[in-house]
Amino acid sequence: MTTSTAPGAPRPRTAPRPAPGGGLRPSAKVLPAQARAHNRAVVLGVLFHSGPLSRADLARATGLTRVTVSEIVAGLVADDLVAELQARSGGRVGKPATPVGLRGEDNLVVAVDLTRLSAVRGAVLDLTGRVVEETTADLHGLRGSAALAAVEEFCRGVLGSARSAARASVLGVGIGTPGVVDEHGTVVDAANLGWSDVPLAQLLTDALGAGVHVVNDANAGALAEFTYGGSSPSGSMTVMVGEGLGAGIVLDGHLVRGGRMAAGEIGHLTVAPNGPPCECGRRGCLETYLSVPRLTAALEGRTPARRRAVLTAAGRRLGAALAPVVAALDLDEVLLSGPRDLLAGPLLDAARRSVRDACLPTADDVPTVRTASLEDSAVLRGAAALVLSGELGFS
Amino acid sequence: MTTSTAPGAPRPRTAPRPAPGGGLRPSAKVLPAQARAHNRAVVLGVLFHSGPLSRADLARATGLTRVTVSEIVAGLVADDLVAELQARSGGRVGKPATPVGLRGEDNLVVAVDLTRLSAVRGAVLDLTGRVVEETTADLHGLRGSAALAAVEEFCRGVLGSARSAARASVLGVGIGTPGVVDEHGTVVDAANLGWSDVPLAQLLTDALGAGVHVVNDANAGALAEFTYGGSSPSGSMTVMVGEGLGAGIVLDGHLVRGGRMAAGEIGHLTVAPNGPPCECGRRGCLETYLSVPRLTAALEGRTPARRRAVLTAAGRRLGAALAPVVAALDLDEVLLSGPRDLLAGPLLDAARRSVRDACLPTADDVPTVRTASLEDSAVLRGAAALVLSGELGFS
DNA sequence: AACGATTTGTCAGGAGTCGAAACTAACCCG
DNA sequence: CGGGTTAGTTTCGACTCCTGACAAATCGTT
Repeated sequence: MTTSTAPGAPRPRTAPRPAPGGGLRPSAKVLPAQARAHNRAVVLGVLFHSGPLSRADLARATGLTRVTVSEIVAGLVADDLVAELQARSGGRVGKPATPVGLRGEDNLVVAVDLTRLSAVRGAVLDLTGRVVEETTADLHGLRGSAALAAVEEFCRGVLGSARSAARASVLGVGIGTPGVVDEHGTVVDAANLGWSDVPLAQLLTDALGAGVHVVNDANAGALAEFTYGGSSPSGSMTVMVGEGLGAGIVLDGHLVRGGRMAAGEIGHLTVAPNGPPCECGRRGCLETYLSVPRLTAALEGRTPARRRAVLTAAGRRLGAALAPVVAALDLDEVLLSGPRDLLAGPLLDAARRSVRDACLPTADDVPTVRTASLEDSAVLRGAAALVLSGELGFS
Repeated sequence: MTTSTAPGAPRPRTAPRPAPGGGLRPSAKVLPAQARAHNRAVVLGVLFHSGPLSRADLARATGLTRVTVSEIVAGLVADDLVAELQARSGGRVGKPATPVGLRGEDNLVVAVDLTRLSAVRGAVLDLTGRVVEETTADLHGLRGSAALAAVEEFCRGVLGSARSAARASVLGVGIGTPGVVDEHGTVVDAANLGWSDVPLAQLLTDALGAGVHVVNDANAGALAEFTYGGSSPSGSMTVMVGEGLGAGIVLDGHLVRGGRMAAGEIGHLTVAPNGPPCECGRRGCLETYLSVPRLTAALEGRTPARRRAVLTAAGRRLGAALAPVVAALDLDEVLLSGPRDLLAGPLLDAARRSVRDACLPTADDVPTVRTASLEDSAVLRGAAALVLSGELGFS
């Protein structure tokens, strides 16, 4: 293929794209074309995780033959996703390999973070997770269809900016939103946005002409820590402390969704029957001890010793709630994401101690309880990671 | 194919068998032959769950064409797994359909339950989960390689009996054992058997000439409740109260294994820092409140009111430990498996109340907390279900 | 009784996908 | 300079699935 294309312009792809939603469902037929798409995704995943490799290396890594890998790579090159790099004469015998690499900086992704309506964040990221450009908008007070229209308009703007910046193409749009979101990107319920059963991904995909993928914000954080933060693929839980408290769980590289799509919703778990009243109308929810507003209020004007006691108590509450989950799922890691000045000190220490004390001791120092690697861009980068898995099929 | 074969004799299969371990790994290549095996498993799964169907019905259910389904069915008939049934003239227009059905009673599976060494149970089951024959053995006191040899000999006996009883063939052997077992059937650690890193499945597969699959006993129970007991496919946890306390978690139809293959090991979760001492050397493990020996001892000679109080307290402990797991995973169901006289009354009620009180209330009465459907054959039937998923690829 | 409509199951042909074997290209080493 | 080695491509064959067409069997209508 020698046709040239305007940068960022959408055009038909040569190779089949994976079905939206990612991997193969166990109880669904597999057609040859889907097998091809899967192998294509495997190749992309290896290139994503292990950097530039020659076709022969890819064949060894994937188990496919060099012939098949060459075909797949040709398709990826035609799609502007992959490019041949300069052959390095690597002191070995034989014909020097031609490394091919993901065009990680030429392909862009749009990510939107709806966590706080008063400061909705939109960003353009490249495939390495780097934020190329970022904007914010104030959607404070908008609800229902007005909020929907505003989100659409905001996405349209960021998407346009991404398209003009992309040297290759824009893969899609990822949105992290509070509320309950199902695997098709339908917002089942989002109180602050006034949405209920809004097929957000479908609506915006039609409106924007780009693949839109939606996920709960805490789940996005967990996905980001897994894809870009190096959290354990076999099992990790990311607890996000913000206005409220949420979490996301990744098992075997896949997000846990739950029967009602509400996995990770531990904010309103009751941890003290007669604890402080919560917005939800009940008492002693974990969120009443662990949210930025509650914590800052509890620390307001206290002595250092008192502050430490408050943080330690909150960490203990968290650890007590996490321990059964860690034990039941045999998690490798628990990550705390949020303001470091609140989380990184006594709170983390207390949570770690509570979890370790409650679980059977193991040889290694697992489970690891640590602060998250990603700063406040976790949701954005998680939404971007969702686009990668949705549009390219790897994670 | 018109060759006839002695019943139960192992012979090469016409169609590719799924790789041991079941479903497709996300980050592995897919060959055409594997796609075929997958579609074959899908057809088998539909026949298993939805009873006899015509080829045309199978095509509609799976999304494959009638042509492809016919080919797959022909292979399954050649493998004695499926048979054509009598055509029922079903009052509809068109050529009457020929229903084909799983030969569920002609194909057998061997299952072994190593939970209690003093009463090792072996059984022959058909594919519907019915126990055709059962034997026990006393392997009390055997450890290490002696235990291994004894288990092999016991399996050999049951397998021989199954082979002579099978009208079609014996699919394989499933073993449920205490201890930590990885997904390849290697027993990483089993204290009472003195095993550590014993590749039990591999060793017995070679020794017996039949596919052997091994799983932790509590996980087998969870698998049985899912496959034969009708527990929710989207997310359920089965807690098994026996000599100790264990659990298994099924999410999206798949067993959760965990980073160190120890998922479900909640027996030694500390629920009371200064609780009663446990065999593990620590104090206040959940198992010290919830195991058959501890419970019976605590109930010994008590008044009915006192008994109820003990059971309620144990249920509360359990509920408090389960609630975070239920919330974090958004589980649909929690099942309690074990002696009904201990579990079914105040203990279950208290556990249910604790879980419901601690979790955000939902419209439906989820999560369901109930006793398990299967009686003491849960481990055996779970081991059998493991053989189904391992040898036939569906679950 | 005959005919069309409908449904089932199969046959024939074609498009995809992957692997094995052979080949060319390019490099190192002796 | 030639042999050995590695990378990438070409060719061919096997396998899987689908589309379109067909025969078989039944119901309903004429």
